[in-house]
Amino acid sequence: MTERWALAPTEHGGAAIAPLGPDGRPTAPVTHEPDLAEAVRSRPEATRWVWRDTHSVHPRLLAAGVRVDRCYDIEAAETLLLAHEGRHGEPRSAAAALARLRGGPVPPDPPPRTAAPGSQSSLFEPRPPVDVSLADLLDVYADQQRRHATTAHPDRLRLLTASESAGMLVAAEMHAAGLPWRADVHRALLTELLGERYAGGGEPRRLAELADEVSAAFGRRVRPDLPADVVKAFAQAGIKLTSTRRWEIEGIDHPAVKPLIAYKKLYRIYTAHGWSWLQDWVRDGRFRPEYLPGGTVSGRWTTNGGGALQIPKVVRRAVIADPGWRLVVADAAQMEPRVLAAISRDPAFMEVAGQDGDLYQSVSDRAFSGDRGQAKLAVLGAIYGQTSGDGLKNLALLRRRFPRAVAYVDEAARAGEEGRLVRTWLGRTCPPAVNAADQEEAGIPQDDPDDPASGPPSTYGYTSSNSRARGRFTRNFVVQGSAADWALLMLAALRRELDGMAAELVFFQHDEVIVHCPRDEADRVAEAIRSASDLAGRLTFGRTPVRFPFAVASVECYADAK
DNA sequence: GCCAGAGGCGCC
DNA sequence: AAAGGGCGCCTCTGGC
Repeated sequence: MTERWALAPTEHGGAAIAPLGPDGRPTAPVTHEPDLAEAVRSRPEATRWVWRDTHSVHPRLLAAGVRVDRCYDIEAAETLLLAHEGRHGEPRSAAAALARLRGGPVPPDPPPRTAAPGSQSSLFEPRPPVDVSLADLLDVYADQQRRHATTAHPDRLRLLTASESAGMLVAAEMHAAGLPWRADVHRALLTELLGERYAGGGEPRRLAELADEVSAAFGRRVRPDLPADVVKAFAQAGIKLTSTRRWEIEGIDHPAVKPLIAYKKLYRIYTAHGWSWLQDWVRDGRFRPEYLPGGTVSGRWTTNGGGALQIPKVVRRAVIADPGWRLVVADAAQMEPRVLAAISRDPAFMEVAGQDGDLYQSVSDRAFSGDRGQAKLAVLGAIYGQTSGDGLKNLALLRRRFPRAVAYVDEAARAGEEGRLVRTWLGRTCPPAVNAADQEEAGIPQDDPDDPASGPPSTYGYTSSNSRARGRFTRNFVVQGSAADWALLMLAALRRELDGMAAELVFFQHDEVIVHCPRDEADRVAEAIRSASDLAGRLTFGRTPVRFPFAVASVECYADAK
């Protein structure tokens, strides 16, 4: 039985609390406790805590060693509800929600905090702690309950709100735990790849050598990190480029190409994950990024500083379990096509996605006479909105064999082009279209209406190219976002599965989790991941034959997981 | 000196 | 084979 309590921090580390009845209203007067963590610790019967925002409460509980089972994050809920109501840009703070409820002036949201590099403390800097009283907070909560109930699928949106709240708990816990990071291994790797640094500063040896090779190949001094310089050098060699992107340079027959590409790859590691990154972000053997659940419109998480979701594969060699411990690395195999099967309920596609094996191989056996590469391209093209090339031809094949799956994303694309909103399976809602006049005002250049390449004029007030771009966005949104719905439930389920074990969730990246655990817990953790996946599939999509298998590896080093 | 935007590339 | 979706973050540039 869920017993709900509401909590609001007060000055000097205290808290106002109240027990809630089944209707979400307090069943006893608000009481004041001198110690927030103790107030929670002494009420193990409370299985869900309702509070303004997880960020300003949970780190204090973690620091005091207090675990909460579940929470309801009012500001996360407000964000989801506003988007669902088509009011994506409105302020989402509890104070703003209260002002809308009472008809007062709505305060703008505070500017987003920027994480101090490597800080342990950014999570502990509370916003103005008590800008809304507990009684007022509970009025906002009651109103949110009402708004959930008025949606087309209240159960789904409630589930999403609960999961988003659970994600907030996980985010704070992963920040506190940190990803095991061996600075000594990272340094050795940097020296191996980039060479020694010179005492006077500047680029490390290997980068300087590659820059010299590029210059030698052109017969003049060229700075490989300056695109304009590279384009000019190629032009002088008789080769016209529109950019210096790798895919454009790769095919060119010129001696500068090889060292240039090598330079770009190493330069990236040097600037984004090199010595200064290490200095800024790794403390006491842990990398602690600040995770922002729902940081993107589709519901995927972002991180604030440290580039935690873009760790280059080669750098993962520095992610090493503590002695006697393991990293259980689990990757959801072909998550997005499986999600498309579940949300479209295409019978043939569900059958393919109902097996744990290689989905692309099954698709190709059915529609592409065994050419797995073509099948994968077609499926990804359908999800991403391929507009040209072989993908289109393959898309036609896919449509014949899996008509409902393709129709589902086509409809999402049409909705986007027509300026309508689309939603994920659980109800996360895309932002509204921005009309052409507003874009012009914001400095976004518009198509030339006289340009035949920009197509016929649209009837929706958007240039056709903008409209098509929004179609690609909404097409992808329903799949990527529903996959994020599922991943969020999986994460919440896994958090509960791990309760009582020494194992800790230490990383989450869209369709992949890492759990750090004692060696003899690794098998139980792998089993917990499978249970969490099954439960998430059932809870998110109801009865469905679609399976969401994980590739699970128990390793000492992250780089060995694949 | 600050800031926004562009170019580029890492991850999914 | 072509360059579709979502992000964060780095450098450099050019305007103020």
